[in-house]
Amino acid sequence: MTGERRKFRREGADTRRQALVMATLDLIVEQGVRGATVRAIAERADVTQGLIRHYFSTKDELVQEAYLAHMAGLTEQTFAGVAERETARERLAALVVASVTPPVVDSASVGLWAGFLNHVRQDARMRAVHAQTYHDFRDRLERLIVGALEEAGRGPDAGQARRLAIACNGVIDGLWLEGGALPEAFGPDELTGIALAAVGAILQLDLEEAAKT
Amino acid sequence: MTGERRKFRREGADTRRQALVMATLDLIVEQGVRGATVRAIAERADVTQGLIRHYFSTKDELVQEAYLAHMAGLTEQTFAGVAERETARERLAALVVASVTPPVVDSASVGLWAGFLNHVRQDARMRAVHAQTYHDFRDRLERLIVGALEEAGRGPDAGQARRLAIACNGVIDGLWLEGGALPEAFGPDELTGIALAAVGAILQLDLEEAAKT
DNA sequence: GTCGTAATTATGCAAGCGTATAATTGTTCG
DNA sequence: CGAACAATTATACGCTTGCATAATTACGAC
Repeated sequence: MTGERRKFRREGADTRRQALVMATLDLIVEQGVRGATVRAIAERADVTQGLIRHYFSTKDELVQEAYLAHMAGLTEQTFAGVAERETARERLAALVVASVTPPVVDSASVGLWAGFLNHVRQDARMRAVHAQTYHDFRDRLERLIVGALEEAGRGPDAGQARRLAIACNGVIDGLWLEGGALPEAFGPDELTGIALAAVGAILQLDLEEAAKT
Repeated sequence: MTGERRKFRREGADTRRQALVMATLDLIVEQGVRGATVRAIAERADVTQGLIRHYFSTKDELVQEAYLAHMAGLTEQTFAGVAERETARERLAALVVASVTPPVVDSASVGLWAGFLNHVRQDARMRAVHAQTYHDFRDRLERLIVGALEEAGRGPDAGQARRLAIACNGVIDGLWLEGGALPEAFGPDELTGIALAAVGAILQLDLEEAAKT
């Protein structure tokens, strides 16, 4: 008989690109950037390696798209459910809680982020994505902070608002990092309480009360 | 004539191992983990690649030692000069300032740390180093915090001390991370002021005053 | 001195990498 | 039903990688 050539189904470009991106992220999570080879990605996505070149002209392009997808997903997960809260203070508290709770706090997620950081430092386009993701998140956080402070009758000026947002963002990121990188070091819900207390102290707002809603 | 075999000098084991570790760190900084190949490391250390195998039975062993060296250096840099301060509050302020100032805050340093994180997630021994480094730093921070609070007439209980240390560590780490990963996003000394204010707010201590000493 | 030995170099290998290109095959449209 | 075309597979090339092993050489002991 003739050699059995592999059967396949044609898929739309979007479907395939997304599948390849997901396969890339999975592999980086499981085996680090090292393990995310073109061949392994193709196998995971159940296609042959040549197809990757058909959708991404280079591997770096695929990695870049994977990074974008991961960061967008992270921001989305963090802000999911925030807008539904009634008061600004409750929205802020909800954001803080979400930031230090699974699925946002997650070993794989932090590992993924760290794995990308070196690409970020070397590739200009990835650096742009990084900067935008960071500023995006911080701006949204700053708006929540300003809202909560105004609600409490004390609206900060622009400089204060910026500094408070940077500080709160620092706490959130730091705890996110530690919770993900060293999961067994903290009790369940411990980070939640600490994050609310710390951000609350910086802003002089009682967030622990607001989080109970 | 016969081929010119390379001249060399014999060095002690410690010297060579240290040189190889330094070369590894340099390369990871400059080109990411990807660029730190056995051949590149050897060239940087001005030896041939076979010598690496003579001192480290595997490349991972070298990487692990490099990680250890980097983390130890980071902690040392951060605490340098802290002990000299007079009061506990000044010591705490000095630590906070050092944590968000070069050379501790540094793009290369953060990149190095991130590059290692994936190894940490996969190698048990590196995970142990990571956990110990983290707890070591946090314990020292906690002692400074307790000292400063007692100095102010309010000694926290063990649970409070732990939570405060985690929170302050979070701010410090978060700002360290952001300062290193996105240097151009902050003005000079901006992080210093924010870090002092944030940690001060969490502990309800005036650290900005104490930092001026 | 010269001799032994550990440090160092030199060379090679098998595996894996990303990329290129040609051959096939599923799908769509008239 | 068949032709055209894009999606997909198959294969191969050149390079780099980490690791192994044998040949050399600097240096201290006696």
